[in-house]
Amino acid sequence: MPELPEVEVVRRGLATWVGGRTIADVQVLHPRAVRRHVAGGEDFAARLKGQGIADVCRRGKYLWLPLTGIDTSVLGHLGMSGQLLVQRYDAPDEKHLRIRFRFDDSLGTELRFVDQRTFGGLSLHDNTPEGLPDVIAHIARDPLDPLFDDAAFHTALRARRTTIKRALLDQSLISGVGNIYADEALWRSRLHYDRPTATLTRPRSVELLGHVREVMTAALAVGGTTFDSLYVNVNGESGYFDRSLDAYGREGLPCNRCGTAMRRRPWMNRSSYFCPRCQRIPRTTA
DNA sequence: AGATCGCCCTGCTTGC
DNA sequence: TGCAAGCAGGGCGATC
Repeated sequence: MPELPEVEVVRRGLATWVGGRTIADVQVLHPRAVRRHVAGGEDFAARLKGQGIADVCRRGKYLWLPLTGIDTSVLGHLGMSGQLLVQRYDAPDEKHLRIRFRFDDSLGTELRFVDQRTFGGLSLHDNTPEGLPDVIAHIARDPLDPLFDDAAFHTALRARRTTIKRALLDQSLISGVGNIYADEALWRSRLHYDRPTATLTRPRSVELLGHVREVMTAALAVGGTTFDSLYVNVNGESGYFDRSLDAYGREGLPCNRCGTAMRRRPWMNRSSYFCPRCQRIPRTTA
């Protein structure tokens, strides 16, 4: 379940291993992996042939590869189970290999998009004047972006009639936060997931943003979070931040702060993990 | 127009 | 043992 830190690990790997290379050939092995490319897999492959990869960029959980010479990017999202792997040509195909890129050089490696559940995918889009693929213009800056506006985020939170975890997962407000890091940041902030955003004071918003940044930075430093082998970096290696989680997946285990048994609650067809003592829902709402 | 909900998808785990 | 249900859940389009 890649969130911002995991996607950033992938971005760095791609920058090292495919940045600057020229695409020789693309094979689309599953149509759903390019469903966001409306013109289809054949068009996707044909348009990429001969194009150079100028850079590897990220906003939130989205990755994109600006191409050299044209104002177009390859956009990627890993979804729930997507991987972008750099493998040797002769490595056997993965069971869920969806797209293969071969390059016009003699490095002997290719780029593979592997995705079991096919929630992720790749597509080609024109860039906005800001250099962003046009279809993700609505995605907010992420909390590790130097241009993220903390004051504007607080103002937007106060204006919304919603609850804090919904807001954290709203990619048009703040991007890159998924279920795991939302629960971790809320635990660190001693905030209940159903707290109305309108009740947050500016210091509380600032503190929450600080905890979002801290937990993501800590995860990034150890290569991200992994529970199974679904998320890996471009070399197929897993991160190990799961050893450091305080909330996510800890139902019934003692809170790392007060010792109370952690709880799990069904929430929006997902789960929320929290400490019933440290993270109490406010008695009064706005 | 902001907020909410259902759907997409596969494999592992759980329960009868 | 075998099968079905549950669970993992990001993003987007439809709906109110």
